[in-house]
Amino acid sequence: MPKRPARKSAYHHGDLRNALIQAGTRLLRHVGLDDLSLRRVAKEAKVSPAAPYRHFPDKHALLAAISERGFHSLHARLEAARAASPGDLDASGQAYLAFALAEPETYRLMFTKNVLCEGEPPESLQEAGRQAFQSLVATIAEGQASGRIARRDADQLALGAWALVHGVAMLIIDGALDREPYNQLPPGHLLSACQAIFREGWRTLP
Amino acid sequence: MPKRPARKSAYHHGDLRNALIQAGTRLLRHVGLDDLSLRRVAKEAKVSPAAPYRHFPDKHALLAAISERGFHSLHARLEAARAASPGDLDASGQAYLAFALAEPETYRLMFTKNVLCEGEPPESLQEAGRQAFQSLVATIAEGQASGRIARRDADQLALGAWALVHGVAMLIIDGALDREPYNQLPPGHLLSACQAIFREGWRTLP
DNA sequence: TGTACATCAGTGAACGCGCGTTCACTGATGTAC
DNA sequence: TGTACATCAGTGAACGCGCGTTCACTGATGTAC
Repeated sequence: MPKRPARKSAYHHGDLRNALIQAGTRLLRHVGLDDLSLRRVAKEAKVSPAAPYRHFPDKHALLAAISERGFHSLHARLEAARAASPGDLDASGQAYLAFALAEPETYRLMFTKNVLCEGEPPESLQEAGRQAFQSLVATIAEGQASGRIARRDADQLALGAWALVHGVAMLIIDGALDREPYNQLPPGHLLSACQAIFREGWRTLP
Repeated sequence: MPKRPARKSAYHHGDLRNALIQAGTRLLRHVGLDDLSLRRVAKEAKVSPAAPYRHFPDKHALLAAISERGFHSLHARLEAARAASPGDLDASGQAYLAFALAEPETYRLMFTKNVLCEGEPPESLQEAGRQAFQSLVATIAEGQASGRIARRDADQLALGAWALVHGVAMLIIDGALDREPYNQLPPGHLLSACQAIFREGWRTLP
């Protein structure tokens, strides 16, 4: 009874909730977060401005749903990286960055709290975020188990790795690295350089 | 002839350009970037909605000026940290974070490109950003000169240090760390933990 | 299988709002004589 | 020192716009008989 195929009467859409999330994601790609309005998403989905209210209580809820789907994509990429290179923290970081740069405005949305909700974020969104983060944690645990990663506090390692890659991603997305000497290198190399320091440390050895 | 003292006729303000930048900074603190409009800034400065156009060609220019002042403040904090602890990269990072958390919405503005301008950012804003960044670079140079920081590529060290602290700052500002176990620690400790890894490295030693 | 009907996902017009920006104006200022 | 005047930083009303949201409605759907 649910899960109607997309092709129906054109009056009843059949899968509008999903279509709105996809339309929103597409608009993020093409017009950006600042110009994303409920009305534009409705238009992109070829539906009247009031139609989204059948599926989302308000604009925040739609944005939260788009963001949630973003976290699922991110999670999928991290899991793929983990499957390909278990315990390889640098590979996970590169996969993370690849997502952020493939969908920069979705990524920005995912980390812009006030736009996603007023007050507490919906539980399902929080859960999606936790899931993606857990993938990072799992990589670290694997790395520690195999002896490649030192047995430091895993929460701290996860935070550090996350902050580093998030920082690089945001700096690139916001254009802060569009200048000498950083604009001479592809993003993956910029991250690699940061990862090398994070792996080796910057202190002088005795 | 320029630099009129603030108290004049109340019709001619005397120093409106500055007053607008301050009013904007105050509003960022109290209502946030999303609700910052030219009209609100004018109102906060007790001036008509058209008055700002005597000093800024458009809204972007006012925001860029606010942002520029933000970079000057950040630069001042970094220089103070450097004077107090030359060559201490961790101290610089803490000073950086302190600024970001003291003025979170100004900080967010400073790194939100599309809001600051369309197309190229104004030269003076870019220069202010470079200046702040150079303070970090100088700290690294000092640290290398005194032998505390390894003689790696300084550009890479600067990028890594910047990305790490920017990442931590953004994650905190956007509420991504408002959950277990990270919400149990003050921001400075979270950063310290990340800095420890960045300093020592996470690899296992032979 | 065929028909009557309740459901509810959509429509489209309308609302009030705050926005960035413009325009003709006003009146305080500092300068020239 | 005193007055006429050009300058230009402000005013306040107005513009057109797109926004989020509401409402009474319409018509396709699936179900009960």
